[in-house]
Amino acid sequence: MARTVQPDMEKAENRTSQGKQRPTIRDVSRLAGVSRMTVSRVLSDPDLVLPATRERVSKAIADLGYVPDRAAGSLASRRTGFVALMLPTLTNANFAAVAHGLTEALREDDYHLLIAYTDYDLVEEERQLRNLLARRPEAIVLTGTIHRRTASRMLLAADIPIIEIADLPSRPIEHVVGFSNYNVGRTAARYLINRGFSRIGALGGATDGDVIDHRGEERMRGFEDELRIAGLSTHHVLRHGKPPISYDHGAQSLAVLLDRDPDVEAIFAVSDLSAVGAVMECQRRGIAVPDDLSIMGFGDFEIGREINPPLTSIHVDFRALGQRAGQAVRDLLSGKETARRPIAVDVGLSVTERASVKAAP
Amino acid sequence: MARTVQPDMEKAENRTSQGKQRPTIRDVSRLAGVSRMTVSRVLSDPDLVLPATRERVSKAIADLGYVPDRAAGSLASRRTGFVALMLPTLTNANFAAVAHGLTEALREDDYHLLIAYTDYDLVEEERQLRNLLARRPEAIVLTGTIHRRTASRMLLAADIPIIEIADLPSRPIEHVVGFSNYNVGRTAARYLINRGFSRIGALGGATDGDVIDHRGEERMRGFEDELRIAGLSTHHVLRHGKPPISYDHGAQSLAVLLDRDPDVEAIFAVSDLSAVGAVMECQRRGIAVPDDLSIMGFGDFEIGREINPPLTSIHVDFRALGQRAGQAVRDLLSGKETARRPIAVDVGLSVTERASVKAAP
DNA sequence: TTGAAAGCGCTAACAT
DNA sequence: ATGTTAGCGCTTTCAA
Repeated sequence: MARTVQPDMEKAENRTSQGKQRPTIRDVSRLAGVSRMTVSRVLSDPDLVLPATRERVSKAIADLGYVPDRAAGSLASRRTGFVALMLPTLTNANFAAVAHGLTEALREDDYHLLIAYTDYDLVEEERQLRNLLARRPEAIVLTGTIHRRTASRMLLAADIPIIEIADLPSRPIEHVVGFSNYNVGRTAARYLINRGFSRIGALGGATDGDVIDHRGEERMRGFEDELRIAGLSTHHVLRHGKPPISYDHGAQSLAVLLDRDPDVEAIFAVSDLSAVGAVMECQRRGIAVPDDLSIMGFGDFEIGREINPPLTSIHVDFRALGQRAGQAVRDLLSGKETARRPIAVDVGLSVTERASVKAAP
Repeated sequence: MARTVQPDMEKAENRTSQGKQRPTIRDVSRLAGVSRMTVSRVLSDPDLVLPATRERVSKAIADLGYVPDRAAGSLASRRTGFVALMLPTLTNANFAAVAHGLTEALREDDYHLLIAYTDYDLVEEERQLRNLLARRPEAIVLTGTIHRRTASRMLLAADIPIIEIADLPSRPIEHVVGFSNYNVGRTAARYLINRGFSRIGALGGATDGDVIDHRGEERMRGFEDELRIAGLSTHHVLRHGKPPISYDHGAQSLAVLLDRDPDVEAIFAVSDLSAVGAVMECQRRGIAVPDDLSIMGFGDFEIGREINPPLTSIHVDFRALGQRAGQAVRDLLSGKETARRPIAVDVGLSVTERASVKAAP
């Protein structure tokens, strides 16, 4: 009788996983007395397998404590289940909220978020991007503009959906879910102008070499433009300290501004953190907010609601933004996106009026 | 002449990557006129390759915009370069700081952090863990205790270094880098007792089904124990609201506590966020801090330094904690850890005295 | 210093 | 409903 080829339906005498090695699909198939494909099906599409067989396989999986190796699966299926997310920092409640929302939206489809953050550093951004792409994400979500030419090229070459968030660039790379930081600035300026102020200032960050807060700068630009349009001086607009902007930025830059222009009536800070810091500094200096000085911020951070007086702020729902972005990713990857054209979602923004700004006397 | 087997040194007539497909190592090897192995070496250990060859290969890589596929590499080398991190939430500055520190420490060795968060949910924790393990991380870093039996078994079966952080359990699974939440509670209580208070309260979270803040509860336990040891009543210790604990927790639970026990003199909140919320609530109610009520927190969050009065808090350096954990991971994975015994690092804690607590009258 | 063979653990595509 | 074949894109190991 002719020697038959060893069939794929695993026989016990085949090389057995021994010792501490983690069980493979092969071990499971052997124990259950089926082929590897059947095991694979039980895992990915159980309905394709007869209940009885399914049971046996499931038992084998449980008994062995088998956990599939996604790296191998990715290689074979050409689907990694990764979605990449690039942020300037995670140490910012709003970016963390974006990550949170994204994760929630992606959980159901078993996508895994690969998070990278650049600390606002352009060189780091490029390094991170390369690392990310080596993991073959199926889509990439990123904040605002990619700055370096090489980074842009790498992104495009990856040939996966690119979703920009937390900014609405004039010339998006592809898909966008976000809001216009430029309009944030203009809206803030308009709001203060409408309250009757004329000596209006702003607190923003300065650029320091490769460290740059692009979105914050957009807000500053919008703010200045709106002042100019209204025929007001941009003299009280201050760029001070390097990103990331936090509480002490507000305290310190307010000090600088007051030193320079004690007559300023109202201030917009590029971030609520900075605005809160400014309010606290006012408390210390005996400057009444809003009676002596009106202050508003951006981001509508939780802390802004808690301080006294509560902070007027430009509100953007970042968690929702993350979820919308996640939805976009899912649509794109499932092919549900009927139209082939780019997604563009503006989640908008609104002024949340609280007590830190009043009308000019 | 006998037909020779097609050599591995890629010939042009071999199946060519066409169209939009991403270039593989094969394309690079072909363009550079070397074997795939040589390309691989240029990438992983350039010194093994002759400078001239190296140049040619590098040029080919650049020209094609080749980015290696780590999934394939992982499969072959059995090293994924992933380190898993499990957190309750990312929307907490201290956990974000841990992630930040870890990333920094791991960057140099090109490890990639796989972050998962459970939202304090035990069922989600298990799901997340399974997902994580399918990516074959080389080590796993997690906060505090794993609660479900299945989760524990999965972890152990993974047979990779396990580093617990942000708590020092009495019976660690393996390695620990952290501090004792129980001691945080005891230290806080002792601090207030030493200031001469006797009607001492605490603000913590309640457990709600599968949603539990284990570490916070440890702090509460320590706090109560220390009160008891001092012969004081634990009557003012309040568990209220479910995790995650934030600002409004402090405002609300303070209201509840004051309603119940208006005579409370000093309060410890399980989190600075809660403590800050409580201070703000006091401002609103016209309760002077610390003259009418002393308040201290835990975590030494940035915001605590900014409010008026600045918040006394138990300080733990979470970013450093993350970095130490990262260092531990690197040592473990590089085999640099000479001893085979578990790593146990206590990063300690300290009371940061500011103005929100005074001595009892 | 470089190359060839073998295979990592899975799944797509095609049988049966 | 289940099995077989043939890789996915790399690296390990050994040979030259």
